[in-house]
Amino acid sequence: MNNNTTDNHLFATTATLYAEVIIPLALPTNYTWAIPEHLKEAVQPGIRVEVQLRNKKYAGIIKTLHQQKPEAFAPKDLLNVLDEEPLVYPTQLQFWQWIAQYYLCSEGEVMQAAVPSNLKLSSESILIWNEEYGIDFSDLNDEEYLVAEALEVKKELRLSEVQQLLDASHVYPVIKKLIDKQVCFIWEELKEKYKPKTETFIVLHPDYHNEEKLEKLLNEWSRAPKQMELLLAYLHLIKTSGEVTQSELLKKANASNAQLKGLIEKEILKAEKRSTDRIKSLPKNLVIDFELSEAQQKAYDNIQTIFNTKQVCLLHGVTASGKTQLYIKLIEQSIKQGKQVLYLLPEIALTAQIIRRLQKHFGGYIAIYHSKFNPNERVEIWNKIKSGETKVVLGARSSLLLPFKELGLVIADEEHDASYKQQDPAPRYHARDAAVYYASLFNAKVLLGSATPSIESYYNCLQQKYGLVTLTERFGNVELPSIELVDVKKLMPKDKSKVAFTPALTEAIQTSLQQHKQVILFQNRRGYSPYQICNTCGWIPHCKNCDVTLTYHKAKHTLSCHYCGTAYPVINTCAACGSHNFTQKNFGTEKIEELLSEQFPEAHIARMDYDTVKGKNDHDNLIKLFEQQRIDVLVGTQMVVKGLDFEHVNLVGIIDADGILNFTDFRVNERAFQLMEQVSGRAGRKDGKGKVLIQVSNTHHPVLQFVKEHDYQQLFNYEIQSRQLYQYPPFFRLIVLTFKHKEKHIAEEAANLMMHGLKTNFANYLNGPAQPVVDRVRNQYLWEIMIKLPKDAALIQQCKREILQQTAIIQSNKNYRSVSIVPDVDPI
DNA sequence: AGCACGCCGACT
DNA sequence: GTCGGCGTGCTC
Repeated sequence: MNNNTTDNHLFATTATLYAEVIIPLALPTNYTWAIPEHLKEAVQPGIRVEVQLRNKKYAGIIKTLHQQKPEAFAPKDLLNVLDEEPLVYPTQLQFWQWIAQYYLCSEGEVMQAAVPSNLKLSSESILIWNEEYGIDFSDLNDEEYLVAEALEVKKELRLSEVQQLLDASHVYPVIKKLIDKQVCFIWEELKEKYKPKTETFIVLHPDYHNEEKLEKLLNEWSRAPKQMELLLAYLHLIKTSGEVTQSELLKKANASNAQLKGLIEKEILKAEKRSTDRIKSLPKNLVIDFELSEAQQKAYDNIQTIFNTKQVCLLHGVTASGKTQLYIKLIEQSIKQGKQVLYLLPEIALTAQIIRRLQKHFGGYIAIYHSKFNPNERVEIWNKIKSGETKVVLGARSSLLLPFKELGLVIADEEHDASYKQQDPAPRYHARDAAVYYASLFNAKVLLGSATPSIESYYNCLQQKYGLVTLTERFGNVELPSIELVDVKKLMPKDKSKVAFTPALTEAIQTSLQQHKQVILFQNRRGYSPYQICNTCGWIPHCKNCDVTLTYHKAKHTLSCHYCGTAYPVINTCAACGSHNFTQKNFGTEKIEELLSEQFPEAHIARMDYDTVKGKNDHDNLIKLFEQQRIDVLVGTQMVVKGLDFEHVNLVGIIDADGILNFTDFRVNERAFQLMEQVSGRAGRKDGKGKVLIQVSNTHHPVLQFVKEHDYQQLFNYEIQSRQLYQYPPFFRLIVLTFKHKEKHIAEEAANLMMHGLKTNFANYLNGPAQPVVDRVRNQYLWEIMIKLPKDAALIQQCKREILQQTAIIQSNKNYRSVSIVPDVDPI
């Protein structure tokens, strides 16, 4: 007997049992279905059930069971119970509810994001031939006749098949007529999409398990020499590897299917279908073959102490201080306690290095999860985590939504990274922040790690909300790189155009190359030149959609818009004055690469940006080449920053720091510091003789001083003052509401309505509407309202409630129904 | 979301 | 007169 019987006997009265079910749709609330008598025993929260909504069937998840008969509507019976065991634990359901209320979305949207699509299932309509109709097609029109005829032959048709048959998308009216005329029925079928992968294994027929008999067979072999060859190859393979799959055998023996078929028909070999894992599992090893340094050990002990009293700890360790080794020790400890660990990384595609490192230590205990996995693979990881078999998950933000059974520790590495925040479809959650809540449900600990913590996290430490552990030394007492500012203003020619390579940088590169060291050059713009300008009249080509200057890409010989991605043919004639005389202004990575190869023709140069690492493995391959020192100089955008560990880099050049210091939002200083500190951190990781050259025209920008001194503390103090002044986070939490509509005034009016609606109680917290932003790609106007959330939890609830109420009011007005109102809580 | 219903303009 | 556009309402 399973133990939910005991739970259910509470309901073992005559009253009807109801289930609140989460449907993976953006519905305003969860809906309720009645549970028919014969399914009462089989239901419990977390189980998938088949329900009908309108005329479609969905696999929803039971959130709660209760006996309150809904008054406002008559619940339908649920149709089926799809699982024997819950798909998620109550913990996940509670987490979903929290995400939905915190980030202002529906639980259905959270489910949509959490559950692999293969477990979500929605119905497919199937037409079924009505046998009683007969074959009198006289009162059918051409299209109906076509479908009826096909139905008569095949008895069943899928909607997609009807679509093909009619070569049209408007099949619904035709189908409706056919149903009316009783030619067919419609049947909604819920389909399980996940299929275990099966593989054919080749085994020896039981008759020949006897050695003597086998020998006899081989000795007396007469015909079919090819088959004998294959048999011998098989016998060899089975000895060396224990089990042999069909594809493996045919490949290794270089044999044909016919040969194998012959052996199977003679009942010498046997084919067996077995289901296997798509994810190749490694042996479950736990190999910790290193010792922590003194500083690391101290940090480790501090973390442990902090975890006794606090749930969250921030590990602020300078670049190359060996944070990963601390993580590994902590993971080991959790595994030994039988607890699961979630290791979050901002972008999984960029982390092959860490994956390799962790696999070396944890082998089969570890699984990787991110959005690039295909649906079937996701289901397998999902199940292994739910069962508790997988102990460590290395993943991007979406892995936070996996059904952990006994989570003991969450590590959020590079916690400052903005890609932890989900931007577009709802739920717009921040994985680092949500992890703190999720972990609390398990009474698990959270370790945030960064060389450049976010202002919010550091502030939480100062408020004693989080514990703080600092590693100020690089591993092995290696020195931090020395940082030099190069004033490009002095070197600017008369036309004020910038110089890509100052003599100082050229010289430094030269020196590095002579020492057989490697160089990273950072330029935050891709392409060849960010804009071109007409020499006669000053006209600059812009994107038709986005008002953004067009970047020239030399390799592709196009002008491209970096905002919407549109590519234009190269413009040689000025649209304003007809002149053919253009100047390419500024420089992107492509031009840096070109200039570099002119200056250092003998050096091996590579470029890493969005254009060069589009493919799945391009990024990893490039990193491997650089690791192996087959590349001397790597030119790149942001991408070169992400937690890469190269031993032989002793020079980092930031080509144009002005661009970094001139972002417009309130996080300028934080971002600039993070970026420069992280890029610089790539230099001199092993022997400490790292040098960083920052080319900049405003050498007096305070952030540059902080970077120069590697002084996070100063950056924090500087930043926190202005944040307090302007009442920005962390002093206030923000909600940004975006109003989108194709007509400018409609979006504006809707935004104003919201402002007025909120004014009564939250006037102090409003900021907006801002100037509209035109999204010409989607042909929409966007208006933003910024709401500063109160501190008090009850007031926050009230504010969110009012936002939702106002949203409903605005959208119930027919003028504004088509305005989409997008709430973003704690935007980054 | 997704789909039906219904009200208005362009057609055989 | 009908077909089909999309604005509006509703789903347990």
